[in-house]
Amino acid sequence: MSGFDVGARLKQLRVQRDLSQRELAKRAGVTNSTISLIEQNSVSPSVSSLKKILDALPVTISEFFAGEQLSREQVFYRASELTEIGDGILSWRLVGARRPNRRMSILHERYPPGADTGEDMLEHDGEEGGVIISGTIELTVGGDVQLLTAGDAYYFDSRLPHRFRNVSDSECVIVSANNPPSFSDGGNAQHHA
Amino acid sequence: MSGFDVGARLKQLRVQRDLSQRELAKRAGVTNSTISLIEQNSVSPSVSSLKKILDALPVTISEFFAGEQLSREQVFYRASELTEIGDGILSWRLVGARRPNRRMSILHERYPPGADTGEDMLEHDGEEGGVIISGTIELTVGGDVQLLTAGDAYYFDSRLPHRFRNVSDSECVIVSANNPPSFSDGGNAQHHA
DNA sequence: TGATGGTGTCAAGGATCTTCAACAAGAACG
DNA sequence: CGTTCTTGTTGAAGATCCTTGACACCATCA
Repeated sequence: MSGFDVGARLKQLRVQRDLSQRELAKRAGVTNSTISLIEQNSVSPSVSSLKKILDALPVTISEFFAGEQLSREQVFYRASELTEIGDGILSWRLVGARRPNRRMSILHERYPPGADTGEDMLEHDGEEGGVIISGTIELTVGGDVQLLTAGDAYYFDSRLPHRFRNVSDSECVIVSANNPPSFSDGGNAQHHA
Repeated sequence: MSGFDVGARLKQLRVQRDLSQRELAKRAGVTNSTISLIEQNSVSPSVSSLKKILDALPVTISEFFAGEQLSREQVFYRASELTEIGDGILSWRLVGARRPNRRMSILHERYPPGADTGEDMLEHDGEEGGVIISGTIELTVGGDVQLLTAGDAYYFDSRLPHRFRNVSDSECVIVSANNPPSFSDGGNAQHHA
C-alpha cells in the first residue's frame, strides 16, 4: 500500500551511518526491536516513532520520503492544481510541487496588503527572480530597498538577506522562480524563497 | 515531540480542499474518527494510515512534512530595463540578461494572437515552467496538447519537443523560467525557451 | 415545531504498534 | 574448547492506534 519501502529506506540510512539497530535505538529513545520490526516491514511505525528514529540519524521525514515518486510526470497544471503553500495570509501557489528532482520552484504568489516575509531576513542557497504582475511590493536585498510595481522584476543570489513586504493597500501578485527549489515540497510555507 | 503540528497540517490541507472529515475518511479508506483524532493530535498516526489519508488528498508524505526544519550584481529591474528579445511579433522580456553566471532565465512573455514558436518543435536541455497571467495559450509537450488559461501553469523537461501557440484572438501573457538559462544576451531569439 | 442531513467529538473494544526479555549466530580471545 | 561481546530476530505483554457506534451541535426545510 505504501508504494514506498520504509524498512529498506531506514536500513539504508542506518547502515550508511554504520550504526547498529541497538545503537540507533538508544539514540532515538526506542528499543532495538522497534528498529528490527520496522526494517522488516513487520509493522508500519507511528509517525512519532519514526520521527524519533529519524531525528537520531538525523534525517527529516521529508527527506526520508523523498524519492517517493509519481508514476508519470505532470506537465500541465490547472490553476486549482497548484499546490497551495500559503500560511493563511500570504498565498503561494507552487507549480509542480510533487516533482521529485526538479531544478526550479515556480511560484504564483499573492501578497495581501501588509503581507510580510518577516523581519528576520531570509537567507538560503541558490538564486531567485520574478516579475511583478500587479500591485506593489517592497523588496529588500542586502542593504537595498526598492518599491517594485507591475512589469518590474528582480533577480538575486538568495544568500543575500532578503525580505518581501506589501506596504500598499492593495494585493500584489508576483510570479517567481528559484533554483535550486527551496520549496521542494508543499510544506507549510515558512517564507517566500 | 514532533516539532511539527501534524494535526494542524492535515486539517489545513483538508479544509483547503473543502472536504469534511467523513468525506476524506471515505476516500482514504479510514474512519472519520481517525481523521478527527489525528487532527486533534490525540494520536500519532501510523505511517500507513497517514499515507492512505494523504493519497486521498492527494499529497505526498514528503510534501506533508516539508517545512519541518527548517558582488554587486543588479537586483532590481524596472519594467523598462528588461531586455527585449522579441522578434517583432512575439515579445520576450528577459530579467537579468547580462548576468554572467545566473542559473535561470526569467521571462515576461507576450504572445499576440497567432504567435507561434514554430512548427518545428523546440528541444533543448534543461527544464522550464511558467504561469499563465492572462489570455490563452496552446501548449504542446511530447504528444500532449493543452489549452491553458490565466492561473494555469506548466513545467516540463525541455528535452521533450514543445511548442507554444496563441490560437485565440487576444494577447496571452506568461511569466516563465528555465534552467539552465537558454537565453544569454539580447541575441536574436530563435525560440521560446 | 419536528424531521432530516450535515458537521466534529468521544468512549469502548478490537487491531496494531512497541517494549521486555529471551534467543541464536557470529567474531574475538585465551 | 568455553567465555564474552556483538549482532539481528522473535514471542508475549503492555501501550497506542483505529474502528464501531454512539452523541451533541448546527443547519435546512416542511
